[in-house]
Amino acid sequence: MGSVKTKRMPRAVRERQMLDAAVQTFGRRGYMAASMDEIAELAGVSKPLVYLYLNSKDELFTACIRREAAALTEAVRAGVRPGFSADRQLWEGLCAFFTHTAQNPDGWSILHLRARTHGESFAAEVTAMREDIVALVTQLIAAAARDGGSPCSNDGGNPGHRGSGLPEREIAGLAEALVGAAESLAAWANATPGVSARQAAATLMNFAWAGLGNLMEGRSWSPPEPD
Amino acid sequence: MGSVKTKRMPRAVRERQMLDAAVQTFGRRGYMAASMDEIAELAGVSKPLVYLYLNSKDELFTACIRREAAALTEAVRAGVRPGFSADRQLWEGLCAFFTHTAQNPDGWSILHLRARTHGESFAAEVTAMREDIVALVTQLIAAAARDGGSPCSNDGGNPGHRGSGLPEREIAGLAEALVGAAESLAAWANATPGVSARQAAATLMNFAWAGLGNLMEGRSWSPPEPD
Amino acid sequence: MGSVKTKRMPRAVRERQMLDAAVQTFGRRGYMAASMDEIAELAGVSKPLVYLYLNSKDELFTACIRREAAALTEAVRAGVRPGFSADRQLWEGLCAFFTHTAQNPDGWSILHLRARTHGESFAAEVTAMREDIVALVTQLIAAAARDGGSPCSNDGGNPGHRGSGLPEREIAGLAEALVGAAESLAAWANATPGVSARQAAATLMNFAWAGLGNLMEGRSWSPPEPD
Amino acid sequence: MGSVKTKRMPRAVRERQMLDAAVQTFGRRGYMAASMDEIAELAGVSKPLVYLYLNSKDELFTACIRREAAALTEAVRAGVRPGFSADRQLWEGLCAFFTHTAQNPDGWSILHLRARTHGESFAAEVTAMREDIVALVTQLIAAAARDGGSPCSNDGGNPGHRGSGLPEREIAGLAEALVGAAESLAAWANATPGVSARQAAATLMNFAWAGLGNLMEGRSWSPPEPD
DNA sequence: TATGAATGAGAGTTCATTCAT
DNA sequence: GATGAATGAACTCTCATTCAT
Repeated sequence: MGSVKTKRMPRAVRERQMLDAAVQTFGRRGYMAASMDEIAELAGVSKPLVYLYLNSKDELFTACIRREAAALTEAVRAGVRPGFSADRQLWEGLCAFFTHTAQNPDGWSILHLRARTHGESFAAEVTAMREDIVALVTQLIAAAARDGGSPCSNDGGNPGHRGSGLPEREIAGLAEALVGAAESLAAWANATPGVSARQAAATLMNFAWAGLGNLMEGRSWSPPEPD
Repeated sequence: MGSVKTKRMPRAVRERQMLDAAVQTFGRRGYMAASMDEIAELAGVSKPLVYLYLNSKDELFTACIRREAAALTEAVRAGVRPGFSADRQLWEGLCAFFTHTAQNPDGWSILHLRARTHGESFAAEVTAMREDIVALVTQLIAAAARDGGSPCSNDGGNPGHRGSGLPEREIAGLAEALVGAAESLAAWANATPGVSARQAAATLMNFAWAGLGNLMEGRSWSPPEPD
Repeated sequence: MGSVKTKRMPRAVRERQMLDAAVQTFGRRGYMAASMDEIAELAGVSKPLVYLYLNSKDELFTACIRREAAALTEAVRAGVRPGFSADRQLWEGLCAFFTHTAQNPDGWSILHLRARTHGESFAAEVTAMREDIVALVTQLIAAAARDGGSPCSNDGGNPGHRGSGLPEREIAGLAEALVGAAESLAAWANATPGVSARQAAATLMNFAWAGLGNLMEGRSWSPPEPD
Repeated sequence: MGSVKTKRMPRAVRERQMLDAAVQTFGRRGYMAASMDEIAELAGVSKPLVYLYLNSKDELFTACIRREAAALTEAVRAGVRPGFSADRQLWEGLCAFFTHTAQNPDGWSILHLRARTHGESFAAEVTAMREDIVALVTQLIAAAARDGGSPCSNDGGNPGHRGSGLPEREIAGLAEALVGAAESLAAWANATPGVSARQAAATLMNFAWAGLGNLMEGRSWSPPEPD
């Protein structure tokens, strides 16, 4: 005698549906332009249920950020497996990164675009994740410097500079720059049809590894004297 | 004590005030979160006057984009003065760029963040400006390649490669990458206290000029064979 | 004391309340002067609910027009029951018409005044209804002409003219004129206290049926020669 | 040294321009939808000047009504010249009426549509004018009844009923109906291309004079007994 | 567990109207 | 005599959020 239409589902499943819908909507429209109505409809549930499970638009957005941040971090970490050379690890990490962002454009949009442009607390969530990844990259660069192998895997290395290393501050700057460049490239690769994750990664390795090599060898460009 | 409510000003002045207020508000809050009320109040006028002069939120936003795009382009062009070597011109242009974005963070936020995430027509305005700048950079790189001098201005040059040049397509790609990197760095420099425009410019010159040199010499990083 | 604020009603009921309120408000004030606030308040609900159910002022107005047009058409059709003589049917139809417009002055105001003076699409709704009714009247007049009986039901008829009939075009013109006259009379009857629906109908029958008789007999007034 | 553009004009001329613009705008858009901005622009003056001369939207509208009412009354009176037979006078009056409304559609729209649907005070202005005209028509009908000539100018008359007259109440009702019919017809004639004023007048004379004749001869349609 | 019914608050926009010159 | 500059108030419409069941 009960309604046939009602579908009771375990909480975890419902919550996942809602988050999926929310990620898609926030990712495509942005925080403000996304409406709870649209999210609820896309999730196939009523609005009060969304509030029952996720409390408010703010918390829903935060939950999206956390889930997507965790997924991305996890994907990158899974790529960077110890036991290989530093440049190989970086390469694999980049591939994982570009693959994941290409497969989850909405999630990446939330992390890269939407969360950073809407309130300190949201930005802080992303910043935390970013720092995790920067730390990972920093380790890799430092390892490469320690290993002494020239980071350019195919030119025979430059033994004379082994171990001389770079000051920690430089390494941090480089890691920062590399991550920033990767973020930029991901947006570009997602928007440009026909650019694969491996191509994006190769482009970046070329650009970065070359500059890195030069710097480790002590060569640098210096500005002209101001007039 | 405090500001007296100034009244009855010529239209041009009021319009400027409104644009100033709008740039600040849009830049900090984003298009959707910025309210016409807030803009009007910040400009010190009533809302109807904003509509009388600027017609709608859309048109007001567009006016902001145009004004800021023109100002930025102008600043960069003023920096890149012919008569110097290509690398010097690039350096000056980057300094002008980082200086301008540091001094106009709200305007830069509109161009880099807000306009690109809100509707095709807004993004198109920015894309037009960006293409102007990419073209400028492309010219500089091509000039450097023609000059035959190694782009690293302080290592004596590499006469063997003079004129061999890079294919046009490569140059365009490099320009694109360089501009993208500059955009990324500007956001970072603005957000990180203690990073001057010159430092940001130097970082980028080092990174890019070195990579450029490697590429011109035919050296590149190549990925490992997949397992 | 006074009405308790009734709450939580099924959608159909609320929607009816809103339409009632809207018909009254639009009918008395006109489309532009009626405010959604006023309608919502009269309906005893909040504005958002009106929008939730009826989408926009335009659609709400259209819904009013449709409901009132259907009600009026239905009332007239119910009056004109086949099986009686044509003049009797016309008489009953007119009575029904005047009765209905007298009992629903706001609805009639919408159909006769407001919808026709506000935008083609609204006017088209009313025109459609009007054409229905004109067609009905045309049938009745044609039937009367076919019956051959003089339309004056109490003067013994005029056998000599049986079947000679009127050209179709004339009949259509007469129907148009009769409906137009009825519309005018309805407004007048509503505005003049002490004029019953039956009186209005009788006045019109006298006026129209006599003219119709004259025309069928070929008598007509002709203008003097211009000076 | 003064500005060439300023055109000083005598008050009467300016006021006329404003009224012309107002009549056109009110007539086409209706009271609410007409904006003072549009009127001022159409009149070629600034808004404050409109307020200086005509005080408010309400007063401006009233001024329009009065001017157009006076013009219409004047036109009809000029048509109805004593010395002719009653039906001829009525005919000329109708011609004048239809001609004037056709030549001043905006003014007629104000009188017939707009003023009557916006507030008692506006409607009262029109009612006053209408009563003037109804009185005029009443006189003509009464005169026709007194003259004893059958109102049907071309069928030889019906001497038997001369002077028997109609009760005053009947005459008033007829005049009312005739004026109402004329109003309806005017709107229809204006909206239908190819219908001249004379045609509209002839249509109405035919319709009305015939019914009037029948009534004067004591023939009338009577309703069936209610069930 | 799940939802139909309902709203307070605020968004963008327009308009009649008035100063100050 | 004439106007550029300016606004209070009201309008249509949307949205995050909550009851009552």
